[in-house]
Amino acid sequence: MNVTAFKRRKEFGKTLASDIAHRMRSEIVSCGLKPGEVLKFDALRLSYGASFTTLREALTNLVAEGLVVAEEQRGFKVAPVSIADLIDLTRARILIDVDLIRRSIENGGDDWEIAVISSIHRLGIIEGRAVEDYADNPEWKVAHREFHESLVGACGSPTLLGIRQSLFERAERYRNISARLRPRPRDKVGEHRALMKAAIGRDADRACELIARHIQTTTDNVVKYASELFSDS
Amino acid sequence: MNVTAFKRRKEFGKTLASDIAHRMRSEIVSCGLKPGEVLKFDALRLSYGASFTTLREALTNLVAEGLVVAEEQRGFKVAPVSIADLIDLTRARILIDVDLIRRSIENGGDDWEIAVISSIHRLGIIEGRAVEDYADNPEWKVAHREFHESLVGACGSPTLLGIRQSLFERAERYRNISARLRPRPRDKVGEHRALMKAAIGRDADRACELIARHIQTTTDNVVKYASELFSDS
DNA sequence: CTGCCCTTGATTTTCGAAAATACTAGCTCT
DNA sequence: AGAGCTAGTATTTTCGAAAATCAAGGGCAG
Repeated sequence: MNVTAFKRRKEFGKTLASDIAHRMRSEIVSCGLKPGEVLKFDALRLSYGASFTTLREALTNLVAEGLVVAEEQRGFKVAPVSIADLIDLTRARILIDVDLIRRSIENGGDDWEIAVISSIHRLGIIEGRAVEDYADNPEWKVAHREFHESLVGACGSPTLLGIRQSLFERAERYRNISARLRPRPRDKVGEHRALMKAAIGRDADRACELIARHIQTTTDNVVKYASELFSDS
Repeated sequence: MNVTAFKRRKEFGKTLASDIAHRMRSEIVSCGLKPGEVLKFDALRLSYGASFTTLREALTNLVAEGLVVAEEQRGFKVAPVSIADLIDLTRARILIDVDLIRRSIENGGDDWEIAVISSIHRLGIIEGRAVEDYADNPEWKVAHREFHESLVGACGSPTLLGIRQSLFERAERYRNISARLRPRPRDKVGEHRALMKAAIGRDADRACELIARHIQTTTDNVVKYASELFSDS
């Protein structure tokens, strides 16, 4: 007889802790959990229905990703946002993305080209469906992330890919903050297409310049439209 | 009356978990815990005298640093070593260190110069005391780490500094592996001094070239003398 | 004899209570 | 009145047992 009838539902990952980490990550990135907010275990226990220990493990993982900060013996809080942090983050992301795209262009074979083309194609379909504010669409966010991941997918550096992913997620929170205030979304379609063309055309210098500007422009927009929300104004 | 009489001894950090993480980190880096070794909780409980939960938290932290790998539902093991990993790591370290040294040279003020000079001076004193195999000396390792940290200390990027520290630690394990096999330690005194001079003299291009070569040379030596120890030989 | 399923044992993961620590407020002494 | 101490409360951290999951060995059908 099957004993898994009462098994807890685990949507992402095999363990409850990784599932909760996933949910909290979404909440933090979408600012459902506000920057700087203190995370008390009793409250979290109610929200997520897990015990101290399990929550603690989930939080520890998020600390490693920079979405939560821990002060020993004084609990956890959602990582605050600030212009200084955004600028720091942006510079780190440009440094790493530029290097990884260059390496991908050097190493990438047929599979890589196919992945890049298919991911930008998917992005185009989603953008075509809802021309207005596609950037708020969660589906677009996934496709957007996957396009950028495909560009660096052939770099051959697991270490930097892991770091890149974590920085991308931290940046996503800033993108979400600015999306609420920005008058209308910037049109990124052209930028993405140019990036794809430079990558497939093996024009490394141009691709690097484009990705650097792409990341920097997004940050500049965030600063422009959301700076009053930040603690260091 | 003071109630701390029975307080557990915590050498590093305030919590037991961070203390244990610190001890395990040392053990892994020094290969007292061998690469690839599976870490069973029952065994760890005996070695470190802590409970499941506390050990789990310590391990989770080490996973984030890349010194331990976790397979969900299948436990933890010490991160394996391989030439591929070492090469990947080296390339990442060069990318980041080069950038951070350049920025430090741009931003660094008097305090930075003083920190660089004082840390290389301390390194020189230790090297002078035991001319032979100073690289095995734990005191030298600390001074060596602090010298390299001082070089990038004025970069102004907390994010990349944190990443840099974690990569440095991962690399230290490879340095330790090769130290046991290497006929005699390479003479790094001159390299460090040249680095210091280029940094203080604000010659960014030269400092970047020197640091890149410094890191690359160390890796080349590890590969040369220890490659047969690695799984991917 | 071979392959599949189920039981059994080992190991990890989760839980909530108990201990340790930090914070708050009220009191005393100067 | 103000500073420093003390007791009480809130919160985090740690523990070991209990539940869930995985891995291996034995029995049964084909």
